[in-house]
Amino acid sequence: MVTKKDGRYAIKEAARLSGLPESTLRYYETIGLIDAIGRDPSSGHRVYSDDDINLVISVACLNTTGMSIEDMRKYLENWDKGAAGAGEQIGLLETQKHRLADEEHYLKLRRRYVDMKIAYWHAVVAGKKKEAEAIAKRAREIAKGLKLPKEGRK
Amino acid sequence: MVTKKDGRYAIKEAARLSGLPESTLRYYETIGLIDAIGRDPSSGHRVYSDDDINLVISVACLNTTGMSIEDMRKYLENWDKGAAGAGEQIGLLETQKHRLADEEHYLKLRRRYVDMKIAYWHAVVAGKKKEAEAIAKRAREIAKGLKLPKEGRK
DNA sequence: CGCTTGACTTAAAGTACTTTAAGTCTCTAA
DNA sequence: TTAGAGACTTAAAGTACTTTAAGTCAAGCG
Repeated sequence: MVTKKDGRYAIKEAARLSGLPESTLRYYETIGLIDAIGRDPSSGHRVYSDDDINLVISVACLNTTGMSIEDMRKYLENWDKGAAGAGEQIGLLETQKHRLADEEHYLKLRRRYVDMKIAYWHAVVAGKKKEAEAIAKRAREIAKGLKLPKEGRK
Repeated sequence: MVTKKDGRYAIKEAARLSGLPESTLRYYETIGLIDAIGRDPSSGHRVYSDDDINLVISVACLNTTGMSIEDMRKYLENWDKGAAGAGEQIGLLETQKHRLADEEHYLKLRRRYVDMKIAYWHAVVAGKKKEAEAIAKRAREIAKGLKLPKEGRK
């Protein structure tokens, strides 16, 4: 890579840019999924370079696809060895894009379901038994499309 | 409840009807989130009644909303109390609703960010350096509002 | 009748984080 | 200049499952 902007980012920035919690960034480092990040000599705080940020974003993309840590490890190893180019990057991003779209869909359904449950309890409090039952029925209808929320990781 | 259909379902059926894996059904039972399920005397296998199935489906719904186990436990306790526990019930659900709304918001941003990244790599492949840089800048702009992706369960 | 197959059982270990507790460093305001 | 706030550090414990290993039971087949 020719990128040499040499940015200096705190872990907070790395978390914001990648979408991964700080705790996860530290965790991935301790298990060796990502290499040790450079430190500020006086404070001991991690200092992320532009290259580090790009790597972390890539890892975040893999993570959001539901890939297991061991698979991510292999993928990153092959990446270094094979020097996979932009094509693989794009494929990775396309996959993730679809996954995010799906997630958004289920999230909407979940929210509608929760709204329904709230309406149900309000009806119960108001003593409107019939209405409550009708709402419960509608809730069950929504729940049908509410399959698995988080895909199991291997 | 007046439901007395007295169906007899194996754990496999319960899993299929609720969408929860068998392992999770067993787990929820061992931690006491759901009461002990009756057993077939000779085989020792769990036998789910219609009421059990209804409960399990409700738990599965709560689970899909991302509610923590402790919150589910409270919710189910209030359930038994009926209208008396409705207030707490609604509070729990309102919290959940806001959590889902936030998640949806960040999901949208993340998708826009991924789209930008895809456009970036296409520009790189096409050798359009200037355009790529412009896109990268826009991506960074989006990333600013891109805080935490999946909120931790308590 | 013995043997395999399949569905189930439990206990324990593994996974992927997340949270908490306790401590360090730097900066600001009194 | 010292006291506190804020951002970070690590190690350890906690969470919510999932997987695995080892075993039980009931049916079907040669």
